[in-house]
Amino acid sequence: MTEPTPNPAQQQLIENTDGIYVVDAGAGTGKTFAITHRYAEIVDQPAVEPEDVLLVTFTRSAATEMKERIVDHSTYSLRELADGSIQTFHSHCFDILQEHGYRAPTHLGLDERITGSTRVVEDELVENELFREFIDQFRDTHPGYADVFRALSAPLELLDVVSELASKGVFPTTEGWYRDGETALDGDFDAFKSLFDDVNQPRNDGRKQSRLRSKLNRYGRNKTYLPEAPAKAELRGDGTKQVPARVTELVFDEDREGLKAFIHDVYIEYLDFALGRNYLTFGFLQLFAFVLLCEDDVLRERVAYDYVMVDEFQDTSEIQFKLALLLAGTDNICVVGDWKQSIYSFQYADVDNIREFEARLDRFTDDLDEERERIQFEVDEIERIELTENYRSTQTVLDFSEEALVVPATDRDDVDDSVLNDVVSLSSNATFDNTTIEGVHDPDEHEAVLSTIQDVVGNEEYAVEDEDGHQRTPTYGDIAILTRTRDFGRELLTVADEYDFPMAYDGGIELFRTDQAKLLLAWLRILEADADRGWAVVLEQAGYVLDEIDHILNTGDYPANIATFRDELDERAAVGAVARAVFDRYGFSGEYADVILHTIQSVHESSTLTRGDLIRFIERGIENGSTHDVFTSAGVDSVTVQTIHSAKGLEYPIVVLANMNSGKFPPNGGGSSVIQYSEPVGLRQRKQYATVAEHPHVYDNWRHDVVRHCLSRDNDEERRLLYVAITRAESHVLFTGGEDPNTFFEELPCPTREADPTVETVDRTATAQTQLPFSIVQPDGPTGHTPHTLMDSNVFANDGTETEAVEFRGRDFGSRIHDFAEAYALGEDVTPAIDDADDERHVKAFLDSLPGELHVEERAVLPLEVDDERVTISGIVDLVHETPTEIEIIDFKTDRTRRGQPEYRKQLSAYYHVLLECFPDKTVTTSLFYTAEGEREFIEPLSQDRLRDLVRSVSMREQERN
DNA sequence: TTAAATCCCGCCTCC
DNA sequence: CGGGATTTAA
Repeated sequence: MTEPTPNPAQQQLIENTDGIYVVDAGAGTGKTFAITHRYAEIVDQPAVEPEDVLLVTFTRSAATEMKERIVDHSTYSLRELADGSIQTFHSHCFDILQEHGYRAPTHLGLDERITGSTRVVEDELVENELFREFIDQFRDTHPGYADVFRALSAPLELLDVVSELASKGVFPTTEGWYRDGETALDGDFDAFKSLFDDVNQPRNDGRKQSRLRSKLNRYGRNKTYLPEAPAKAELRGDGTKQVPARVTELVFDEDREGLKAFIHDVYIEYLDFALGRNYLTFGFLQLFAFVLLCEDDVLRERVAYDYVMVDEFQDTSEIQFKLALLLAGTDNICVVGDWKQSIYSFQYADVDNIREFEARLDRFTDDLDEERERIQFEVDEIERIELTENYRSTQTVLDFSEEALVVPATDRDDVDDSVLNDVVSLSSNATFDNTTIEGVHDPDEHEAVLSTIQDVVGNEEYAVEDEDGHQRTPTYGDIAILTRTRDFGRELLTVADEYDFPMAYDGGIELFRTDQAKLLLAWLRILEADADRGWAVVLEQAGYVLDEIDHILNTGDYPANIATFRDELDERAAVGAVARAVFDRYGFSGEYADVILHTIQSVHESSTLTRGDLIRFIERGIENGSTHDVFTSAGVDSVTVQTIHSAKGLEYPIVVLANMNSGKFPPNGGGSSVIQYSEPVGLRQRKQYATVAEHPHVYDNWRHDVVRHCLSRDNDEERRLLYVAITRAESHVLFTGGEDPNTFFEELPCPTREADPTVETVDRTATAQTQLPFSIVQPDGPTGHTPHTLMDSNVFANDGTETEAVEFRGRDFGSRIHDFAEAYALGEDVTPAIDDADDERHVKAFLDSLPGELHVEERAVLPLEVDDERVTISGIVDLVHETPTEIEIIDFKTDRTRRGQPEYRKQLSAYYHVLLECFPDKTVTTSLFYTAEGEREFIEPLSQDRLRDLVRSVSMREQERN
């Protein structure tokens, strides 16, 4: 986006820095732009420094982006902001605890301390593992709770309860509950009654029974209650269309002391366990920071900020709202968000934080001021600002997105149209509006998606606008496929592979179901128990056929080289070292292996992990299909596949919303915690047995079987999800539906059509050179480049003036700093204003320090012979620096915190070998230059053999997919 | 014809 | 475990 001047609404937000503001910033309204300018405006006041201003973002990457953008607008440099307070709630809490948290646990009566070595467990799998360990030990040391445990089918769900309570600000102390925590657990009868009455209204003018009564038809099905439980007939009443009113009290009044005591003990002892093990979870970071700020008035006043801004406020939880208040030293509070994009309730986000901001602010302030005044300012004057000008989408897309908020999710869904009253309509500033919105269906939805894309790419009817405002036909890179589930995305990727479609998946993979993990598991089993099923996998991998494997297993006569490797492994004590050795042997060095190693390493650090533990850990990982984030790159011009959740905040010219299928969007039900906490009702216990007939346990919580029908969730969040997906689109929105498209697909007010049934394989040889940063392209492709032909075609001597070099840049590739470096290296005029920014200064100083010639934005293709097959690795680097004796490959990165070092290394290595061949008389080196730090890091290139291994492991992955 | 009961099917999103 | 489809009851 070019940097425009703020529009009036943005200007209002930027200029009004004092007082309480709630900003309704709809999708694409230049929210980041406005916030960063506002931040700059605040810190550019003489009396204000960055450390006086707290800017909370929701993700780390958002924080990084904010910082980068702020540098553009203010006199501060990235380094000066680095210590400032632009970060997530979690990292901010972490910082507070690091500095002042030593005694924080004592406020809950705990003796443990938070120290500089206390770690944060981020990996969910690791956290689960630790909790499991805790709960096993808890069970042993509390025989009194044996009955409760007997009824708990999945103890891990206790962790959910603890996390949810922590997110709502309900904490235990060694003596009882922190502050008024117990009130929340007991619930609010009046609130419950109103929910109960709502679902208990007779329908059709009294001719039809209430929803609740209807639901209770299932009461007791496949269950056996304790004798004192009421009979079904008693609950449902007779001769009336309603459940009798007295049932309200009947179900609410329950002696929950035992259950509360149980949860309390689990909760407080888990806190103690975590501290004892020297770790904190995300939730506990906030818990202890909150307690600390609540208890220590002097500290609170010291760490409080003059200005507080919270971005993505619709994603905040109750405790985060309160933390923001505690961290505000004045009433200069600004929250920015869009309730229509609140889709993280499963992460305890509470949409009412923004929708009912005023009421909640009052309530939370009163709450925090209960014992003594903690919030030292008035909260009665609240200003609302609405950003209504949209810089992303066409008006047609914007109008359509509102429809999503009221579209029925099921046939009988009675949608509350009144939400539209709360929608601040947006107006587009797009010059063109040739928007197409349509549904495409085909029995095979994967193919429907591919054929739709095929239809769109290069098609004038789906023209998109380029940066200069010109219309052009779309390319693959313009398209994002947004899905609700990761599974669908990965299935799609497999099908795309068959047609050689350029498609990149961005999200989680089932890490432990990969070949890498399976082989590691096999070796661990061999080491641990000489297990046949371990050997079978290893032997099969080594190329032995079934008969041979049988024979070897029977005789125990293992091939010498494998047996030797076994002995070598056996000598390694640490499981991490075993894993590394296994991956080295098989040449597994890709993203998957890296992430596996990293995960193992983090479990290892957090507990004393034996081989047996690791085996069980991987087995559980395989069972649960637990996922870890990876990014599979497929070149610059490729379609992106993402879940809607992960696409939030992004934008694409064309959005294909897939998998609106089988009548199941949304899917059924909500979570099914064994023990459920909910605001008005309090803590409830549910114990369920799938097959009571086989296991004649007694199900004693009949109350919950009534109550849960009063807590049914509506489909609003599903509609908001749809809204988020649509508003990602700049120009066109397409829906695909499979065999049995759901209600959303059918009810959305747009035309639908049949998909073109033929999908053609894509010829990607034409784009082979645009692979980034590392991948396999057509073997022996027609490009036929050798390093020498590249030399001949003058690629290395490219002075950057050829248009080819410029048009090659992808949408996100040319960041400010690259542009700067390029312009400077080419001796162009560089505007003086930019001299103030650290990054530019660093780059400039660096470039000045280099003697010899600079070549900007180079690319190369390295052909490799791998197993008699010729493959090509291609890479692009930002800069090549050449002197008579040396040639250096340099790539710019902003800082070291970014992920992807292994990828950079591959990319640089591919290039390294090309140059090595081209310039036999020169020394070739590879380095990364961190612009924010002004430092150059030399990178050891991978050997050609290592690259070959990489190619092999990637080929294996490809085969695995097919 | 309408309401109530029962049968049938598939099970997410992630800091 | 809920929603839609189907069957049964009135």
